[in-house]
Amino acid sequence: MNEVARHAGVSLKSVSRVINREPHVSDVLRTKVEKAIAELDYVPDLAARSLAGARSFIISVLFDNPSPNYTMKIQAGAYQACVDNQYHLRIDRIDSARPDAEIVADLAALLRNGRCDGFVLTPPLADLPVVLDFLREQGVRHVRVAPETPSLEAPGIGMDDTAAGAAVAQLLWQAGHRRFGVLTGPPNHGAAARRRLGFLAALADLGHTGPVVEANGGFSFEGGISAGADLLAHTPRPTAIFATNDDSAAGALVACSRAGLAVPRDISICGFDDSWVARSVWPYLTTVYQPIQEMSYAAASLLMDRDGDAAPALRLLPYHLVERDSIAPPLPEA
Amino acid sequence: MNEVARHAGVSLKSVSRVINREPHVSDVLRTKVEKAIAELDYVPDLAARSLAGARSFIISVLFDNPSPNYTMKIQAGAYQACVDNQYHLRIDRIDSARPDAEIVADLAALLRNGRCDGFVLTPPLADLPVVLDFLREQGVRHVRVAPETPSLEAPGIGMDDTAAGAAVAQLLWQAGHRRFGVLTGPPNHGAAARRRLGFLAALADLGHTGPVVEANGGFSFEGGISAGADLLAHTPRPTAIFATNDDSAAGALVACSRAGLAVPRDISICGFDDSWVARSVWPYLTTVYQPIQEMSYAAASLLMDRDGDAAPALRLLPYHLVERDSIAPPLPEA
DNA sequence: CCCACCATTGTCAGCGTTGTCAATTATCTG
DNA sequence: CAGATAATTGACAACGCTGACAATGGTGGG
Repeated sequence: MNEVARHAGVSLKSVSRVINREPHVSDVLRTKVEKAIAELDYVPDLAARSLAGARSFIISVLFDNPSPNYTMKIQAGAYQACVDNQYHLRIDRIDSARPDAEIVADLAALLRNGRCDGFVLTPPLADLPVVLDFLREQGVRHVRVAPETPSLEAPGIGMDDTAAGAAVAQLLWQAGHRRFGVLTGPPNHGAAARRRLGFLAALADLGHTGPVVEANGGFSFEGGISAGADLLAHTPRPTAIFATNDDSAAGALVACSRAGLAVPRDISICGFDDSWVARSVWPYLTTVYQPIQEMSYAAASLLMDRDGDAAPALRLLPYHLVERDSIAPPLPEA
Repeated sequence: MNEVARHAGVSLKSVSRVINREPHVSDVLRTKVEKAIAELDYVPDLAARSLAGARSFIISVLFDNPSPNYTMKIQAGAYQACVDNQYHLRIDRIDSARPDAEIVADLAALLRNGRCDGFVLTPPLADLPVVLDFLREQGVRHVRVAPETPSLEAPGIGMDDTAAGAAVAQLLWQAGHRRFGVLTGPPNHGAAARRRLGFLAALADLGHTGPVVEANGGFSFEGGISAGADLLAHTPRPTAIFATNDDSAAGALVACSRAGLAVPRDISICGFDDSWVARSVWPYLTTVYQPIQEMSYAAASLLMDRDGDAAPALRLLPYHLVERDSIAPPLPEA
């Protein structure tokens, strides 16, 4: 930086101002400095910046998600945001299943151990009161990804699960289906509940009056197998099943295959997530694309936005249907 | 640190010495300082340490692996090692498919952008001469995970794919199988080749003389489906298939199901990796557990080991068979 | 008993930035 | 046009730690 200052014929502080895009810098000065920076191929030193200043240029993704796919997408999004903002990404793991006191202790350790400018909170961490309260008390910025409920404390980035559930209902309805089954998720999983509710409400709007059979697939492959079998046992059998995540949809596929039912000829299945498994099963699952990576990107960007103390709103990102091979019109009634 | 020094009645430097476990520190002094550190709950500042000293207390996992499962395991292992050593983990991505010049440019950018004490290199990055050469030139420490070939330059942590392939052969042989199929991997994937070779060699040792049919599953689900179908088309049909990774094994499962073959009754399938998909298909795949997380842990630990300039050897970690539901004795000949 | 030598501890000057505050100059206001 | 306010720039002291080197005290050989 010394060299840059000398090269440009300005003071150290001026270089610093240009680097940090501070106000009250004349265009002439900025241009001179930028030229010098470019010519000398100068890159500011992270450690020094962090030592001298208030920022650390590091943000952390705090995760505790059993699903590698989900976590990787989260990371990829946050990473891209960091690259775009000249930040660095740290990864930290907190076990959300442990007692509150331990979680707080872990969090405190993380905080002291290496400062970072903020946390991207992923589910289920994004909804743990302990975590939220602690971070707020400590004055650490944080953004919640796919939170269960909006909060007045921290901004959140999510998607409209209700509308997505409705979209699935419409897709199935338009394909001609009239008898439905739903594979629900874990009882405390808000997004799963919203997907189901949106699906059910849209069906009602569409004029559907018959019953909808439901079974708890627990968001897992095994759960999908057994709950899927339960669904198939109903008479009359549903012609379309909405699984509220891809794993349980894959399980349902197995249940169908065991029952001698061909998908999508005999029965249609729709997943949710557009995860890796959606393309690791046959037929490929029609599912809903969750903009996980985009959510994480947006969340991380919010963290790095210097004057981004906007209202802690919940921003919704667009989802879309991914139509693949697991949905077809129902067989005409025999 | 000032407070610690005052509290313990010693100099700043002495505290520093204790923290860094430098030699020439008397027990009395060490005890005093450690007591003060504990009482004051002192944690050294990362930025300052990195600014003043030569180390940054950050290591980076360099990855470019399409598989989220693999990458997550790598990260988990490296993360644990960092926690154990009071280090921090950074994640960096390099696209190995790009031209060499660009890769070097990216690497250089990473290096300048934020110093780190070393890289954990994952496949296929661990085998790219560009990467290896550049890192060596720059004098940056690095450890290779699951390298194709040992190197005299950098240490490596891997597993014995050949022996693992042989173990699969033994398992299948002992179950009574005598007609085999192999789903090979990408041509340039050394581990895939070693697994196949180990399998074939063990079969020969076991006294197997018949032909072994092979098809390239390309390590992918789709590849497994089509190559699996090729294998099934042979007469006489193999009674057991060794897929050199789980994804292609899952594909083979689909091929069998389409051919009306029940696994494991009509045909046995063995995967490799013990990845997520091994338990996202039915039946659950019998497969080989790769100690990915352990390899990554070991690699990261090597990086942080201050005086660990031991010989750049290739250390092999133990694998083991995971017997699940996709292997059974063959049907008696009709 | 003296001195070279080693183990131990301390002093001090940075490391490369940013924050604070002061100095200078341009722009307004009435 | 004077005084006031705002914009622009610079000087300099931290930030919290480690590296180089000096100082101290003890040990063993001659």
